[in-house]
Amino acid sequence: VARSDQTQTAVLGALSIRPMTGYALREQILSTLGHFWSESFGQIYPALAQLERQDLVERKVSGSGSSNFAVTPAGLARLRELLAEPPQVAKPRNGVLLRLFFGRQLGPERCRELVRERREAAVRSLAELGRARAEVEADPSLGEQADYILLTVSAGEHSARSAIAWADEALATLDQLAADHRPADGTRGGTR
Amino acid sequence: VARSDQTQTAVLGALSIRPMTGYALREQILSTLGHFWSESFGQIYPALAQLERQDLVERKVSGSGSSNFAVTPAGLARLRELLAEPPQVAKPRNGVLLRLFFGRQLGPERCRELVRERREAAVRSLAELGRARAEVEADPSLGEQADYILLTVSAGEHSARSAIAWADEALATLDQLAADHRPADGTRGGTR
DNA sequence: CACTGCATGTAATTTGTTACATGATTCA
DNA sequence: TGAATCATGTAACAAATTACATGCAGTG
Repeated sequence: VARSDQTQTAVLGALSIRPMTGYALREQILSTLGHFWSESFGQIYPALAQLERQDLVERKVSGSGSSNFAVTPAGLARLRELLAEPPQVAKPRNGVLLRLFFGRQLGPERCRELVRERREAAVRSLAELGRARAEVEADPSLGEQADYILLTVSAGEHSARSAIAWADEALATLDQLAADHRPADGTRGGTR
Repeated sequence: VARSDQTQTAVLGALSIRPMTGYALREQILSTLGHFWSESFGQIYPALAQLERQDLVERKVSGSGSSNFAVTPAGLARLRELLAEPPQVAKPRNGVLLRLFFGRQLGPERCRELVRERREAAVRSLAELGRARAEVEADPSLGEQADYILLTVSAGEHSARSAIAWADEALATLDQLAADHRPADGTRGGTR
């Protein structure tokens, strides 16, 4: 039964916090979980259908078309089982670092752009995380769960801050490299 | 021609640093590039074959079976083209944070384990990066490329250090949560 | 001569993404 | 009534992993 365990975990987990529609599930995964997890649209409904067949989630059709999905007791047990399994590490694929690694072929200016963009992304991410933190802290319905969620928010914040610090360092290094590359660029030397 | 651009980039890039066999390429990607990039074994040879058909790499068969792959001038041009394309961001999939997010279902003790393992992984990673840094700094054949490679090493170091800092913080929080969870665990209170 | 490591490849399967198709509800 | 958003799903395609199959070279 080791098929799409990871997707099942995410879906069951999200529904364990509160029942919702598949659409809301997707929004949730895009916003809150999105900082460290992603599911593509085309996976959520098949996963829900599969979970329903296994009686791990229940669907309550409300009025027209739309349905509300909730975890069953068996689903909760399954979730605990899945969470207890060792997390399989995602193979890293960092396009920015790949490009920087071969930066000599790309030139210092382009590299600076990449790093600057990375920095801006981290700043945006930090702002989003701040908003997420505030939301979680303000939601009394989460109860004890809030502490755990804030742990993951904090992980994102640490990571974003470290990305910013690295970017600043890298930009300084790249400035140096660019300067070495064209030592006689202006009419005069000096720092101005 | 937007097929497996990413893999092509990694393969061409690695070969641009120095020509090598497919096997060595794999080792390279596992060790040096491995900190932020991964290619599965089954992708490298097909990618090489494809690149050869496009005259982007050249194969020099040496003695028995094994061949040495080198980038052609056209390949170098292609590499520059690929590097100039905007990096496509990898969808994040952090199994540890996913589990922590639903930590209430898992319990504080299990969460502590996860975080401790994460911390240890980061410590190991930091050590590996230190070794990689020393290797790069000691290799005079890399020339200007070394500066760019060190930039990526530095990114890894920043990220590992931030992971350690986060883990320490998280462990403290989890201790607190565990204590709250069973307020009357021993025969007496106090810190022992 | 058996074992380990180097080396090259293929096939089957699983996963994941993207685009498409459809329809209800809400609001201007 | 038209547009935007909510909502559910499918099919085709692209990518990635894994396991398998093969053989040479050096070494104890």
